[in-house]
Amino acid sequence: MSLSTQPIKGARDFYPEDMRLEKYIFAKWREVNERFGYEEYDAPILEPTDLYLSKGNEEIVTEQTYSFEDRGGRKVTMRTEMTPTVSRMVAARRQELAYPLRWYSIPQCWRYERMQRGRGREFYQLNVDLFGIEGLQAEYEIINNADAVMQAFGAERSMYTIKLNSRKLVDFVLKDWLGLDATQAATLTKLIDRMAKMERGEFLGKLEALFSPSQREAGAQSQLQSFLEVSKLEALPDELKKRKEVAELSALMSMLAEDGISNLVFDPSLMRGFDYYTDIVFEVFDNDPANNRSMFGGGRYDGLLTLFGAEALPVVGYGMGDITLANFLETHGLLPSLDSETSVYIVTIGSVEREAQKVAKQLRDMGLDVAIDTTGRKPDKQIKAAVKKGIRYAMFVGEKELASGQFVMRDLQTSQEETHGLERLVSLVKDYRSRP
RNA sequence: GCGGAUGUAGCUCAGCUGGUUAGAGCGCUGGAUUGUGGCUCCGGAGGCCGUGGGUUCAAAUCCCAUCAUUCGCCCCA
Repeated sequence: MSLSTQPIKGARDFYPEDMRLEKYIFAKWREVNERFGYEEYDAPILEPTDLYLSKGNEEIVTEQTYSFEDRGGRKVTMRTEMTPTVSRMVAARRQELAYPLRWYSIPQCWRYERMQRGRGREFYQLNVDLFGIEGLQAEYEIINNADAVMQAFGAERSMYTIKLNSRKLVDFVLKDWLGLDATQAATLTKLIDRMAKMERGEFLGKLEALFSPSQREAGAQSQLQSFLEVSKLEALPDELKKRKEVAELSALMSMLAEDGISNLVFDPSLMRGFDYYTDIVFEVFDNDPANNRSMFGGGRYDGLLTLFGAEALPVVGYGMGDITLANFLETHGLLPSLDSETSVYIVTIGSVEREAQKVAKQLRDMGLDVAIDTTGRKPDKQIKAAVKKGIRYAMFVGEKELASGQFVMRDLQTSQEETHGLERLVSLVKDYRSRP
């Protein structure tokens, strides 16, 4: 019985050509965040299991995480998201950090999920957080950042929609406006979250069952529907329109619109699960019918630091997964074709290995990434290997070239050949490399 | 956890209702061509037909089980 060559279920191997895409994605993430003045951090992939147990979500931890006991008897869990970790880190140094904090990270996260399209058990997630700003400027900046990331990958605004909602507004609607108790509100939140996925009749039936007779009599159901059906803030019922949350959403939307972010909509059914979000939430949707779903999102979660005995700190953040992003790029034809990290492949002709190594060294000293073929195969085999590796240039080194100091360099994508001295060739390759 | 689909060469798959030594395309490899890839031609390697059991004179093919892959449901921090 031989060993399986498969990676463990739900996890990916990154062969060099896969890794090139991954590096491309990470590079864009870093580039945009650093342009916004964000600093990168990281932390251990293992956290104490307690960190995820805080909010009574024991089922999630026992059934949907990689958790185990280490040799010292400590219960540990592989991180499933970065938010608890970054909250822990900020809480630990809360007194000495220079606020506001603009932090980002690209952690690998693990969730023990059932497999389906776009969802594995391991993924990388860009995590962006802005700590210490109470007002809308934080939401403005974070959504701008998320939009800029999409733009950096070449996405057009017609390809995705940014949906906005306010948890505070929803809370008010459910508890005060409709008069639901906490249990009803929680159930209804989940129901609304799944609304888009079910038949309208089914949704209405479940809605009906949820209300008490007196609430039904008071017209709670039609009230709720009049809220959920709204797609513009101006269309909200008058009692809601005068709420502060609505004014904030409206102000935020016009600030973002001024920056050209035209693909914003208010969506009262947007819930983002039932987690730590406390105020404005947003979610980015793929507009392509073939892939029409939520890609990523975020929002304000002001309360998390209190878990560590620290005072609450205002935070707005978002997380974006590499797999969903890659799906988006693929759906919209935005995947770049990426060359190898190696620029030049030296094809040796005849027994010139020693001399060719010296040429390679010179090229490397001049700053090129160079691989050399010393297999002694015929040139056509060597060229094929270079093409297969995705290397852009093949440089021929044989007796003739060594004697003259003039080397033939072939562009393997265009089949153009040029013959020059080493320095000239180096600048040719560098010119190509520095193109955007 | 529930339901569907699929497991045959490195990859994509064919192999009808059981019948000799299991096939194709692509890829790999050698040559035509010991100094130049993609085109062409010729050769070669590579398979416990996912695994275990059953039915049968005979199983890649039929039955059962099991494992794996995959899609959907539930869930999704």
